[in-house]
Amino acid sequence: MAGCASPFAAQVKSAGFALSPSGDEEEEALSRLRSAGDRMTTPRRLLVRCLFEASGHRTAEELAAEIQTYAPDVSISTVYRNLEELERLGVVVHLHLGHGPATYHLATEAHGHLVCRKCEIQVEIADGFFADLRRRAIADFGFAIDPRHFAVIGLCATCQADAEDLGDSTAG
Amino acid sequence: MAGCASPFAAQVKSAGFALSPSGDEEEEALSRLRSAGDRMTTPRRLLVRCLFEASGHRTAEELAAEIQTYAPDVSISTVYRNLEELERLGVVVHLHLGHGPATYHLATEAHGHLVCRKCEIQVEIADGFFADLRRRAIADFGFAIDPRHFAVIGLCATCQADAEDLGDSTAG
DNA sequence: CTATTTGCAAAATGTTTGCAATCCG
DNA sequence: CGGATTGCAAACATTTTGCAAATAG
Repeated sequence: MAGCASPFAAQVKSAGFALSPSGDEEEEALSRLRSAGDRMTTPRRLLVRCLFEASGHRTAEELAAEIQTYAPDVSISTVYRNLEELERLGVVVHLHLGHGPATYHLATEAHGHLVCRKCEIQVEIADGFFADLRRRAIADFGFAIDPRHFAVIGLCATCQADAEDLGDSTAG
Repeated sequence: MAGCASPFAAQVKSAGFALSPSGDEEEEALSRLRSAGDRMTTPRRLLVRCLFEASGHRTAEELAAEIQTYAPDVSISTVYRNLEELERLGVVVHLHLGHGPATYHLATEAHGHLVCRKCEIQVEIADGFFADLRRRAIADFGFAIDPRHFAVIGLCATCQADAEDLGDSTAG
């Protein structure tokens, strides 16, 4: 639930809210907000900072918790609203890893996932895994798939073995 | 929202609740319930009947509405509880077609789906579409995928064309 | 008879919205 | 200053749960 906390906590505390962006990509994200006519607010800046500070997928709630380390009053609805805006601008995307809440990450980090329906372990997979599916979807239906938006559910090797131990009549 | 309504409404009205099962598969589903020690109640019978009467995916709410045509007091929580039990017994499976509610259908009718993220049109796809993905998931990770549990999101041909008309910078 | 199942209402979960107060530019 | 943005609380949508009353076997 923490994650990007310590590294830039110090910066915030020592310099008010002069959060120094760490890279070009982060600067570009801020530019995109400005170009879209969006104002540069504290919750907005902190959210962008959190997204770039630690990569990986985090839920809106997790992001809110990180942000609240620095600005305790930032509400989850503001986080949702800003994630929506960043998604509209192409900076972030959201991903459904299973039955729980959506997770958010930088659009540049998008990739596919396998998730075990039993133990919920996640495996990141390369886009090449979907090459055949993509080709067929276009060829047969003109469909341009985005196989990274929903994870592909399944059973990992360990849980398959467990299921066999019990007899697999309930394997569905 | 209706669907399996008229055909067996007549049967129900003319013969109390002597809903005559229409096929072997339906009989087998009822047997499975009995074998599992489950009691044969009216909501249970009606749900099974509805599931077999019309194929296709329906949400719990839609199924409840159909059932309530005959037994108005059946509550949605009973429908959820019985769907859960039928899923445990391998009779039905649930499927997520996008951001809305889950849909339920007979396990024997499971297949993959493409869903357009914009117009939400759905395309049913053959299991062969996933052959390559399945093979790679097993080979590289020992993962047995179930690509029919979550639809694959994308953009249909029409919506791709629309996006190009507008310039596709917001295509994410 | 009694354990299972039900209906209802309430809780839980995840996300969105209405609105007055606040803040950016 | 004036409109964009926020925080809060309440609404929303879907699914789950607690519990007393009903019912199958």
